[in-house]
Amino acid sequence: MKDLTTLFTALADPSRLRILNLLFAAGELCVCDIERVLGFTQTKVSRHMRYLRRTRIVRADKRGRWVIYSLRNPETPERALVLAGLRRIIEQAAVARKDRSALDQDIRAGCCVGASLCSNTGGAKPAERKTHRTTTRKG
Amino acid sequence: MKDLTTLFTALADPSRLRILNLLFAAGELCVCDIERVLGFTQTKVSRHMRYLRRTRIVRADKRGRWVIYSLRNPETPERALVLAGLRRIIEQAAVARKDRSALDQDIRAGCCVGASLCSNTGGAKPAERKTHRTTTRKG
DNA sequence: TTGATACATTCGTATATGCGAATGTATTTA
DNA sequence: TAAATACATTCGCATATACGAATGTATCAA
Repeated sequence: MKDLTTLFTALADPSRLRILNLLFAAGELCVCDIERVLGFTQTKVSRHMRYLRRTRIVRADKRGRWVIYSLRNPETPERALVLAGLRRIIEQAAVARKDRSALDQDIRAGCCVGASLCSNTGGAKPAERKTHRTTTRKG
Repeated sequence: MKDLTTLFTALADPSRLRILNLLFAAGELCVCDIERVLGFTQTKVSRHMRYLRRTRIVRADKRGRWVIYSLRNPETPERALVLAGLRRIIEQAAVARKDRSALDQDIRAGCCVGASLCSNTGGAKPAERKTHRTTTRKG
């Protein structure tokens, strides 16, 4: 029961839903990718990722100086049902559509993690991520 | 998006989940049924029912001096997925099991709405609901 | 018409949650 | 070693939410 309310609390925030939308689309992303695409501060992204991690919706993998977040497989078929429904609902939301095209442009411009997912570019490959473009922080 | 966070906020509270669990089991219940079975105050039940009504998860029908709450059909297949997942998860929770047996006992004892659902009794029928046993209020 | 019942709403308060600002930690580059 | 980068955490504040107590509004019985 506690586990269930924790899950729904995690899904009851627009910022976290927008982050999940990006992860549904890209599979995996680092914090600074999410910062740029959504225009969030680093603190804000980090806090929400901790929440999603705690709920075991996402996994965090440290690679060098980046932390790559990706979706975890749902632990039960029931949770899979809920997340599948969520995914289909969120795909239709206007903000979510906009965020996905922003993500697409960011990937083509050569972002951190998304770059490896971008098909039509001869640009940055994973190995070259060390020459990483500067993020535009707010604070 | 706003609609989605409203839905998940509605599901992110243990009291509302326990109420939904009863409605999954009984189909329809009045406020005082829920009060008795869960040991909630009338104010608490009423407030949570408003939330669930606002989210269009439940419907309220006024019958005489009772208000009968029942589950609505989900508006979209996507929402149906989410609620189906929720239902299966909550069915497994320990508290939810206990609440359902308490509901069962209450139905056999002749509660308001549940009485009409109780098969093994010659007791109160819907038409006789006016002779309604006193609720044990807290306040 | 008076009182009881069933439910809704308002009010003040306690707690939870989200936020930016500031700071801390690990990693990489120069 | 010093500076920069990527991310996490802490802190104080603003807002949201849940709660009981009190009150309001129908409905029905006597």
